[in-house]
Amino acid sequence: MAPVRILVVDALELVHEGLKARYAKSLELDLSAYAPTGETMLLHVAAAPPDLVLLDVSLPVMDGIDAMRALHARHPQVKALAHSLLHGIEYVNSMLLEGASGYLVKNGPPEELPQAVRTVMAGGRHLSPSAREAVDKGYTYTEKRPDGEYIGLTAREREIIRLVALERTNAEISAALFISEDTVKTHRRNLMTKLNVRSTAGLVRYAVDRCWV
Amino acid sequence: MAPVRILVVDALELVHEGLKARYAKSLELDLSAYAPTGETMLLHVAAAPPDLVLLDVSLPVMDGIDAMRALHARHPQVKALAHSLLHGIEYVNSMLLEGASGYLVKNGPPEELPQAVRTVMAGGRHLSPSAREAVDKGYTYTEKRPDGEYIGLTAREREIIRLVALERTNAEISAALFISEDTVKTHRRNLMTKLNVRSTAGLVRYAVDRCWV
DNA sequence: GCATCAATACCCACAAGAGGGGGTTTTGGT
DNA sequence: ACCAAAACCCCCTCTTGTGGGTATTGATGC
Repeated sequence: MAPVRILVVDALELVHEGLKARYAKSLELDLSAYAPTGETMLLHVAAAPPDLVLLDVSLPVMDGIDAMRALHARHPQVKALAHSLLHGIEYVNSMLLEGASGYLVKNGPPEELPQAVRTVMAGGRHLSPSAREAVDKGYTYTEKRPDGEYIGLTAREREIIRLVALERTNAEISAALFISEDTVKTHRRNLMTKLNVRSTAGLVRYAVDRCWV
Repeated sequence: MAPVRILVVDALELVHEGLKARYAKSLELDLSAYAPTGETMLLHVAAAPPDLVLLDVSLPVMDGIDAMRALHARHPQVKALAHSLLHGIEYVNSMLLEGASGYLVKNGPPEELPQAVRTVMAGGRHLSPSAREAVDKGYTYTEKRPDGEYIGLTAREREIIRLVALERTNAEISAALFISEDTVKTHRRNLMTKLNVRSTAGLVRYAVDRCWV
């Protein structure tokens, strides 16, 4: 068997170097490829498609979820495995719905990556224990979206949530974006419903986790 | 010259492995020691004091700022270098005031670590460019604490800010902690003043960044 | 070419929550 | 004895959250 060619996507190059060092002696994993952002990942895949993309969820600018969507849309044959320290259900669900074949939580035992890669390359799905637990537990506040369905945010909504996380009030946001305060409130309302959160705090956490601030 | 014995403290073991691999050929850095948390770092330092501790700011349970304070209190002779992807002024100032000899932003050029270590071991202070920039720019909202002085949070305040970041309302927090809603509001007020933020959003970001949620 | 839909933007009104001003009392530790 | 932390209180304003709605645009489908 030829080794599985894996493209590591992570904001920290140290993580890539750590993975290379850790699996240097492995005959089944080829971890030589690296991209620091979603954009460079897409360029890399277009130029030299790997067998599998190991994709961090928290990436600057274009985050892991966006990157996953773009990857799946343009290169559906390339497998992808989400890789993150976060194991909140929003992220696990989002990545799986965008086409990831699994969700590997960082800091698991070293044997987990090769196992997960084998499972995924064989057409299966791998979920780390804590990711599976999050999915099983479901959403915390289920009044609004008990289905837990994932809905992508629009560009405008992302602008809004970013400014909310930057401590701006509705009045300031409306001034900054040249829209009325009522419109800002509508966007916040839609965001809270989509993300299944109760308050500003939930919006801020989402934005911070997705590296939008 | 004997190599500088460095204890790497980072939630991700991959970062340690990456550093080891990156500087494997260096004769001046000995990166063999590792601790995943602040507590284990303190045990490690007590048992076998290194020359320098490379301390991440975002650590679970006891975060980097707490760990820095404890390290400096118990082992003032051990140098410490903060190491983080974050370069917000609150973190840079806090780490320096707790006794760090510098602030190294992750993902800088590979030459930066050896340089910083040399500077620090010679008694100097090293700040990565973006950390220096943050300090120079000062706080965003300076009305409240223009001095930018760092004030530690009390245990109770941390409980409060954690619950705020978990989307709890004042009423829910008061019920959870068996205190009155007015007390919760007082704590929030004190927190906002101490952390120099304007709203819940700022509190949530602080709590998320410090891994308190 | 027209229907349809999602995204964006806007509006009113009311309730709930958070923010800011001023305080006081109790408790535990040095 | 002192001090800081923690807890409590009132009052008032501002911001947010929630309940309803409507209008405009631009892209997609048929």
